[in-house]
This record gives sequence, structure tokens and C-alpha cells, in this order.
Amino acid sequence: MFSNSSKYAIKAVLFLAVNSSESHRIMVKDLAAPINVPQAYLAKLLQELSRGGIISSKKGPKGGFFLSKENVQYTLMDIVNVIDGNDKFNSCLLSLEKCNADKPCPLHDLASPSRSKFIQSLNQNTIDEFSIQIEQGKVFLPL
Amino acid sequence: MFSNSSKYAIKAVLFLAVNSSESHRIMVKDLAAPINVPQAYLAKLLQELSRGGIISSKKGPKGGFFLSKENVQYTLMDIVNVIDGNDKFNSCLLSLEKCNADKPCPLHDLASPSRSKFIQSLNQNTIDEFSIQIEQGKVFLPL
DNA sequence: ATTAAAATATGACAAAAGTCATATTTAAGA
DNA sequence: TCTTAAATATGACTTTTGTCATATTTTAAT
Ligand code: FES
Ligand code: FES
Repeated sequence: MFSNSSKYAIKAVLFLAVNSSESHRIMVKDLAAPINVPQAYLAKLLQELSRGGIISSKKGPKGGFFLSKENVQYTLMDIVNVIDGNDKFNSCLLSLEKCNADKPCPLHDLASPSRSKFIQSLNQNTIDEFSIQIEQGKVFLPL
Repeated sequence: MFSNSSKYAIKAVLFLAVNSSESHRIMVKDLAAPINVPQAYLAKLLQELSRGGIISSKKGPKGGFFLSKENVQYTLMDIVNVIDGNDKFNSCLLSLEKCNADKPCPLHDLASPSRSKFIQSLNQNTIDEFSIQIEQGKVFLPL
């Protein structure tokens, strides 16, 4: 469903959403451990996210990663778009040129309703909304 | 969502369902072209499917691949299980040990209803049912 | 029996995804 | 200004996935 890299990136961003702020930055090494991701690999992913504008960073001593007010308005889809490239979810399940309701492949009707609902949620819910859910103890961050 | 291999395998099986029979077998080369899959690669996949009991084959002249009455009762999930291994769909989206409704990850509620419906369809609809849909012109086989 | 046509088995090779290491740049604090 | 702590850039390496080629086995037809 998601690539490994995307999973890592999502976990990292959600952790930052809950645990960091403009004034309290988090270093890779302090992020890698709790979300259970290889540190060196995570560093690379964080850099991509940073370049993509999804997260913020500050170099040097007392530096680290954090989410700004703007960062927190992005969606999960934004994250996977940066990490895995776009069109991970808009293409036909059987790799037709374009997923097309007029000439649907055998999986289209099977998948389309549930799938579009899923994709919609990826596009709708902001990081901010997720972090609220986490803080309310409704959902949990995996280690 | 699906691996490339699984997509190829699904397309091949559906094509066989519609175009082959016990008495009218189809050779790899005549299968690879219409479903637009590299022939040598497809041959390997068909062999896996055959070993897995999902499709039938006959060696030698006038040989080829086809679906028996039993073959046609399998599901799409059976195909991807053979090709990609099991547990492609039962694991947590963020790679928690086990997808667990009691201690759900942030994606669980977002995804769970639509996802389980999707998985259910993969497990329910038989190849036979798909081929009927295709023959009725309700859905189409991609090239 | 011999031949030829098909699947099967095996393995080499290529491309992509995932992982790790290291040198460079930036900035805080003494 | 110097030192040190952090992100950043770059690239080597490994594993998995996808691709291709070729030799072997089976079987129908002559
Ligand atoms: S046409 Fe294949 S998923 Fe829509
Ligand atoms: S706990 Fe992660 S998808 Fe269910």
C-alpha cells in the first residue's frame, strides 16, 4: 500500500506534530529511536521532506526538525507525494493508461468506491487533525 | 497496491478465464501479446501459478495453459498470495506488529472500513464471476 | 521411434528500493 | 573567532523486484 519510505516519513511527521514545536526542535537521533526507524535512513527522508516544504528544520547547535503552523496544514497525501512521487493512487489497479470509469477494468468497480473514500481521507485530514486525535488518546503512534 | 507481478498474473488469469478452456489451451506467446506483458516474464509467472494450483497446463505440442472447473473458483486474493506471498493485506498500514483495533494507529480508522471492504471483495469474488462480468461487457480487460 | 512443439527449471542480469557512511555547510555559544 | 553541534549533500552498498535467456522435460503427431 505505502512504500516503506512513506511509512517512515508518515510516522516521523506525526511524531513531530505531537512532540515538537517552533521552539522545541527534535534531532534525528531523538526521532529515530521512538518511531523505530534506522537513523541514517530517516535522516535522508527528513531531508527530502524538508526540501519539499512539508517539515521545517534548523541547522547547527540547538537545531533540529519541527513543524511550523504552515507545515501542520499538509496532508498525508502530501507526504507520500514528496517521498514516492505523485500518481501513486490515481492510476488503474491493473495499470491501464488511466483509471477510467467509462471503460473500467475488472477491478475498478470492486475497488473504486472504497478506494476513492480512502484516497479522499488521505487528501482531507491534515497533520494537525491527526495530532489532535493522538493527543486525545483516540489513536496511537506505533513504535 | 499490487505488485507488478500480481497485476500481470491477474490479467493473465482473467484472460484465460474468458478465452481458454480445457479443450482450448493457450500458449504463453499468444497470451503475452494481448495482455501486454513481456513474454519471458509472463512464462515465469504462469509457472508459479501452475505450481500453486491456480491455473492448469499441458506440456508438449497442442499444449498450453487453461483454467479447469476448479481453477475458476479461486479468488484474486489466491493469485496474489501465490505471487507475492501471504499477508500482503493484513498488516498495519504503518507496520505495527499487527493491525489492532484496540490500539489503532492513526491510519487505522481512516483506512479500516474501506480497506476491509476492499479486501473482502478480493477474497469473495471468484475468477468465474469476473469472467461473467467481462463477457457481459460490464468491465473490460486492459491490454 | 523420431521429430517438433510446448511447458518447466534454472540462473544471469538490470533496475528500483532500502540502508549505511562520510564529508560539507550552517549556526550557537564560549 | 573558534569550537562544536546540528542538518545537508553525496554516494557506495545491499536487497528485492522485475526482466531476459537457455537448457531440459514432456507429449502429440508422423
Ligand atoms: S480502470 Fe482499473 S481501477 Fe479504474
Ligand atoms: S493498526 Fe495500523 S492499520 Fe490497523
